[in-house]
Amino acid sequence: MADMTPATEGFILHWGEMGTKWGINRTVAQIHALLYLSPKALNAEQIADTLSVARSNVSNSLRELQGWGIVKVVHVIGDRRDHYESMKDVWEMFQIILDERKKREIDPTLAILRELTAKAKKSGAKDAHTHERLKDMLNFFESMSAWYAQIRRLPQAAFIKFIKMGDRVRKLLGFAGR
Amino acid sequence: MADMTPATEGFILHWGEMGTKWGINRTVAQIHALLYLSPKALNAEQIADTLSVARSNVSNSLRELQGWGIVKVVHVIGDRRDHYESMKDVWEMFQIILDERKKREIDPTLAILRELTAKAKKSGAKDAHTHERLKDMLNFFESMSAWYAQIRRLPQAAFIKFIKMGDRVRKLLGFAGR
DNA sequence: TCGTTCTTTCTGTCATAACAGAACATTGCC
DNA sequence: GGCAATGTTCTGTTATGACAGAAAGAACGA
Repeated sequence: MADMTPATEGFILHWGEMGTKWGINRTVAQIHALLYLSPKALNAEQIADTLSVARSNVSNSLRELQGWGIVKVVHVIGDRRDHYESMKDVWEMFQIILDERKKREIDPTLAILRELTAKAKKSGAKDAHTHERLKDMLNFFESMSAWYAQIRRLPQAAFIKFIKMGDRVRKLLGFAGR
Repeated sequence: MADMTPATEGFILHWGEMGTKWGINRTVAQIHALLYLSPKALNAEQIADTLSVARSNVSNSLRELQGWGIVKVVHVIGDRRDHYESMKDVWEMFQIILDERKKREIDPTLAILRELTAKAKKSGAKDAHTHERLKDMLNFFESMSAWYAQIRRLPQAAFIKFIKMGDRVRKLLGFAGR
């Protein structure tokens, strides 16, 4: 890794590790980290050089990041090459990641849980316990999903304010839950 | 996979896939799914037979699940063998999983972000932009972490009620955020 | 249109982690 | 203590996905 301050390098390495623990390719996460920290858009070659990975690896990883919607191509006048930059707003970025993971993983899970719960119900006594368990699981996912849809619709400022309210959240909920 | 209804088998397979997407070993997730659905505690051999995996694989996976705190050993009278059962309360289960992932992954990230943010600040102008970005990221993680600590302290019933409030959440927040 | 630059896709290699089977260790009974 | 049953650890194999490098494909300028 050439040309990086210790802070930059440290973040890129840790972000890469974090990625692997959450099912995201290390290089993908590292590129994202690099672009997030970079004050200006970078081209693929710069990325490959900085992280010491193959050009092809960068190409595929960038496609992945674009698929997530957190990195986009920009153009620099007088330069044919594609340049890439990451979204900088952290709150928006994580909202997008959550949206995407919900769409890719939670929604299909919901669909399958509905299907299997119905199936277990139909098959009667021998699946009675299974049905019960699946129903609980389905109920959980549906509740969480609906809740997320609610807070997701809040304007970002309101959401941030809500998160940052701190202790008042509990009082509020103590009141509202009654 | 012997001796399973389609609903059971479907859930186990899907849960295994879900696991891999979230950085959890497929077999570990499958065993968890099996135990979650099972009306009674199972011994290691039953698990190995049902899922067609090696006994050693089951042993290691069970250790992992016990490490997460969502599976525990129980004993059946007149039977020397260890039997295993999963926690059945879905809400509690996910709370535990979130706690654990926070402890293992988010807290270390926070520590590193603090360290790197400080380092970037000290190194002055050449890291000014990096410092800015790291500070944003740190701020996000700290806010989320504090928020989680708040809702985490709620009694479970209140939490569930809150999640299930549905549309009222937004009105509440509209009011509270002002 | 040809050559240059840049990007993507394809193919084979490599690293990692999952896994099976065997060896080993422990437990409890006779 | 010895033996059967159970559980864990170790070792080598296998499967998977990450990756490099080469080849192919576009885009563009001359």
